[in-house]
Amino acid sequence: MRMSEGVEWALHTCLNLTWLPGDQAVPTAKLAAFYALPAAYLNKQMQALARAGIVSSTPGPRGGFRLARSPEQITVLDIVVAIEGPDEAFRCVQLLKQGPGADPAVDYRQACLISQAMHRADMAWRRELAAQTLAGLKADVEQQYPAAPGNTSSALRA
Amino acid sequence: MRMSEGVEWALHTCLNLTWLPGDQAVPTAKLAAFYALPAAYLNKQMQALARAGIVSSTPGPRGGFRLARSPEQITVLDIVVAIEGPDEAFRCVQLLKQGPGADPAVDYRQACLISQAMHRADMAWRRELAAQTLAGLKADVEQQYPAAPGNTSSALRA
DNA sequence: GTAATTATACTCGGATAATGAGTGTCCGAGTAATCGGGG
DNA sequence: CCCCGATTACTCGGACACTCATTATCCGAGTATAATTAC
Repeated sequence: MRMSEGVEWALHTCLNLTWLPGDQAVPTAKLAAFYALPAAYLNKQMQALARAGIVSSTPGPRGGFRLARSPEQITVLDIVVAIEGPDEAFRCVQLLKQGPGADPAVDYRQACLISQAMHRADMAWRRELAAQTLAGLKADVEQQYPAAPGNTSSALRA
Repeated sequence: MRMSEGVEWALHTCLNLTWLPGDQAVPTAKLAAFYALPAAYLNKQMQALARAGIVSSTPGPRGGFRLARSPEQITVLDIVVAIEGPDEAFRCVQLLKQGPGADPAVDYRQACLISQAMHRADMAWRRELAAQTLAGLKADVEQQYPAAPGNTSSALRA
């Protein structure tokens, strides 16, 4: 079980965008250059974020991406789901349907107690991710690394 | 991000083993037939469980697998880790090392606040899984599906 | 000088290959039960 | 009848192919800017 690397890229990139004026769009090329990432592939991730309504895209010169809503209204979970998709890590294939004494009418994704246990854990994971907003991360970084906002802002404007 | 199907197989199989006398070994062939699974591949998963010390294996006639310790001492997390490996889903590649103002001496898997957020979520997930033991699942199933233990036991003995 | 028009360069967006983990299969090493023979 | 030894059949264990999601890349559609021309 391994999470896509794109999640890390998206999280860092979105956080970087919080330090820019809201009306300024940044093209993929600059966002990628910031961490020496392959621009075309980061673009793919940004597309996913755009489809999820987390960022908005503008084509043409002076175009690029910007946050579609305020950092307070973007959770870490939002970004993870946008990249990884909405499905849980554990996908019950309903083994019990193949076992003895199975009822074909029952949806074992609901009834199976193992499924329920895995689902509970997944919910706990999501709850933790949903509790963190971009704004919260931004504030924490500003407190712990005061130089970061200035560095980021100037690098992305250049 | 998708969990290996082997986790589901391993969980169901271990749970089935709780309904057999502790001194009885069951060969992979029977464990696999119970859910119409490919025996050789289930065997691979059982090997992982054996390496993790969750089940013990016995070769030769009348051999097979049995639980290596009591169901009270086996958590769902133990089984998940045995199959999926100990690593977290989110693997920080330390993007910040490639960014401006990076300190080469810093381990950003520790320092990066995004890593920390993802790590907290992972810990919550693991905590939830560690709270469930095989004995607990066994008891819940016995209460909700009283016929299950008998069915399982007889099918695996046959 | 101003406004309309054309040309241009830059952006995203989706369609198309390459890679690696996960999936599935096979055969060999080792062991316990079984069968046969001898005491 | 009991004991010992060789045989046999059965088990796990790791080594070997295959599939598909993830990763990575490229080129085309569309747009705002900038230059050009006419008035």
